[in-house]
Amino acid sequence: MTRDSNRIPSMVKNRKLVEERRAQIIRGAQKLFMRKGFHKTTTREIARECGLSIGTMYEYIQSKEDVLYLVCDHIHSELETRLKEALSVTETGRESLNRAMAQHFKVMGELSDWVLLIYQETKSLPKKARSVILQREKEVTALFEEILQRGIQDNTLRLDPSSVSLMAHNIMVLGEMWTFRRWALAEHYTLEEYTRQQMAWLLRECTN
Amino acid sequence: MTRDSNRIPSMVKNRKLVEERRAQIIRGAQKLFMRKGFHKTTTREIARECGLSIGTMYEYIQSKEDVLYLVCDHIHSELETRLKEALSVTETGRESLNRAMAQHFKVMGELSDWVLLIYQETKSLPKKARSVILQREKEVTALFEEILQRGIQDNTLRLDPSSVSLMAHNIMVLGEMWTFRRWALAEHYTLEEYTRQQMAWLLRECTN
Amino acid sequence: MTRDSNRIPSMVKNRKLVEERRAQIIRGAQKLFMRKGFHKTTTREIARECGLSIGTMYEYIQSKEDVLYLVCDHIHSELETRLKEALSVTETGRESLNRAMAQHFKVMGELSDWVLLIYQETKSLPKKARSVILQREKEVTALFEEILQRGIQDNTLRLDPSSVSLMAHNIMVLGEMWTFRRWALAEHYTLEEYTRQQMAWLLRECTN
Amino acid sequence: MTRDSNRIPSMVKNRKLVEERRAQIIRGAQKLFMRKGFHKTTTREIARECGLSIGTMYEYIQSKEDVLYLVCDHIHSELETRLKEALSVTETGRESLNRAMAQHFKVMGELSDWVLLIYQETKSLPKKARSVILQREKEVTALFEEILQRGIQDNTLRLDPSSVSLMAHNIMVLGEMWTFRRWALAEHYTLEEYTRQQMAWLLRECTN
DNA sequence: GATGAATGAGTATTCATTCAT
DNA sequence: CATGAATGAATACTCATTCAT
Repeated sequence: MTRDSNRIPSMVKNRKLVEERRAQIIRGAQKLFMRKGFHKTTTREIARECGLSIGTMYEYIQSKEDVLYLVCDHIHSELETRLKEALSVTETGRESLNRAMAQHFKVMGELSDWVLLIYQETKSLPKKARSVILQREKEVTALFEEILQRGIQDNTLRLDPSSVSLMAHNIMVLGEMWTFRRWALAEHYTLEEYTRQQMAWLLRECTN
Repeated sequence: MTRDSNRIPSMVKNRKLVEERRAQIIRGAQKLFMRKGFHKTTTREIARECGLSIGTMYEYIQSKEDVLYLVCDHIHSELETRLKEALSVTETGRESLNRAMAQHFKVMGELSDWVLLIYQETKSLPKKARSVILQREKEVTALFEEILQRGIQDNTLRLDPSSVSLMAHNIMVLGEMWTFRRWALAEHYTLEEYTRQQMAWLLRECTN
Repeated sequence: MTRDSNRIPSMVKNRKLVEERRAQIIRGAQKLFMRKGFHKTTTREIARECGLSIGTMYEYIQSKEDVLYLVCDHIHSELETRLKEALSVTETGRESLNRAMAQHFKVMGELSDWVLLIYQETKSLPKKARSVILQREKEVTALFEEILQRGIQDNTLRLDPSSVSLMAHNIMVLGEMWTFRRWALAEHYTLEEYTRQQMAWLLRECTN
Repeated sequence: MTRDSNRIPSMVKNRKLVEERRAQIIRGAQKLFMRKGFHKTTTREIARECGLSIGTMYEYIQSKEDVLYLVCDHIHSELETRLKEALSVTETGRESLNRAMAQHFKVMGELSDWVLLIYQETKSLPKKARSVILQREKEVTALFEEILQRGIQDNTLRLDPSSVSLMAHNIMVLGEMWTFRRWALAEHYTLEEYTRQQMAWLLRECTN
């Protein structure tokens, strides 16, 4: 599941075990990173939280930053999985867009702390790992680009081709925005009301 | 200038000196935080960069987090100042909105690294300080809310009152987005093209 | 061969197997110790190098220091074997000395890295093991003492009896010296030139 | 005194203080290295032994290996100083050699543990530092070369020019040998007896 | 006999902060 | 007011050894 899990070397050979233990590590670390942030979480805390000894944990990772990478990768996998659940090629572009956006906003509501973690800690990743994570964000954005293209093709959406990429980014950001502006938005809007208005706006623009 | 500078106690009594030294500290720290991030910058480095001894620096702050607060506060002051330069009550709401948005996008382009810093390090502030910084973000957002209200009143903008706050947030975020998505956006758009499209879209929505 | 191999307990009973596996361990460890030194070599590396699992390796030793002991012991065995090859009781003392010294210098040239290892790592052995290794050094030295004695008896060498032990040590050290001073000696002398001069000197002294 | 002390950067600016504290560090570390060896001595032990907090100690060094370098450098300085005390250009080469050798053997007796430390731990130094230390050994050896040359010139010593360097090394090693073979030599000889015999031998060789 | 996952005490090093001068 | 030496708790990571399978 965690797609790039295998990019990180492990001392332990047994693939199954590695998968399993890393899932433990991700679960524990994610919890702590969300509560205290990456830098204020110690490796020992992570080990304790996921029920491994510090030595055992290090059999499955090479550095603390690996843990952050695993967590970020896992979150992106989760986001991608959830979004893809709502995708279907049998629909019109417009219908697809509607469903995908709805799902995107729903997921942002449900996993808002996870997404916030991505926003706040991606910069703590080493260069290489960071660009992998950013690449994944691009891929998700590309899902919306494809939908928009399809809508243009099947004439259910009207949008200047030069705006396709931008609009895809806008959809992503206006969804993610709930995660990092909830502290202000929630004063005026529920997630549902927020979703309704933003989707209406986005859809209107894509209709013209 | 740094509005809340006086919230932070200093050992030194001479107000003028405090102001001056803190300006030094902010300048040096901001540079380093932008380059290496808050956690990877040491107090010694900050002191060296701003030409003070470590002991002297601590005469003007109480903790490393104070420095982060000063920097964030200063950035917000700068942003606010720049935005307010473009405001004038003699115009129509629509004209104001146009000018304010243009300025906002322009500033986001110019100070994108500063804004990125805010996005990435605000979470490292102690609770109290963070809420002060978030409050400032709210105040800037409120500037757009006021403009939108004025436009509704003078009939140059058409917008459902329940959407005013949301639209103000959208304006803010679509501007700031350039700072944290530049790595992807810049592949397709220049800042000018980006600004043109986003402003057109936002304006269209506020017109109906 | 490794004379004291049996001083070190093994979990495995099969003597043949123990002998065989320990030879593997010695070969791998010696290589690594020479390259990186005892302390910077890990047990895992040793196991990998000699093609055993870490668990299996520990069936044949009790501690990392045991490995060092085995290696040192093996080196001494090798040195002793080589030196004894050149000994023969049918010769005069003088002839024996000549041949033994020549062989000693030759071996020091060939196994200089081995001898250097002894010089550098003996001190890392536990007390007990160290004294065993030092004892072996004494025994080799004693070989030269015997030769010198024989030469005195058969009148082919002239040397004050009180100097016999010292001269034996001198022979040993002037040979080994090539291993730990090669970095300086090799600038001026080849091993052959070095051997020629040192042997000539030693022999002259033992003649009168 | 410790000639290359200034090759190692210190956080502390005050040269006097650096000199003083490093002397403390050297004293404490030397004691521990002699007793337990470099690898088995911890930085905390060194700090405790020399009466500094671990943090303070690290203000004066950059790494544990720096401490080893300081110690080795200091020992060599001491050896050089002592040896030079016995040198005088007003004497004949032969007289000089006599006095220098006597002093060398005397110092080897007095500082045998120090020299042993050099023999055993030099290899633990980082490449760069090691070659500096070896260079110092060369320089001391060169002192004997000069004396031998002088003796040849003033006709008080007879020695083939091609043997000068080798004989200098021999003098060095036959002195140092006491430090790493005392465990065997002391069974038969006192330092005085040892010195007498070795010097006699060396001198004889340099006479014809 | 063979394996390799698990363990956790142990290690070098850093760095925010203080305080005597 | 300025300085910078002193502090030591805190931290990421290692590695010899064990033991259940």
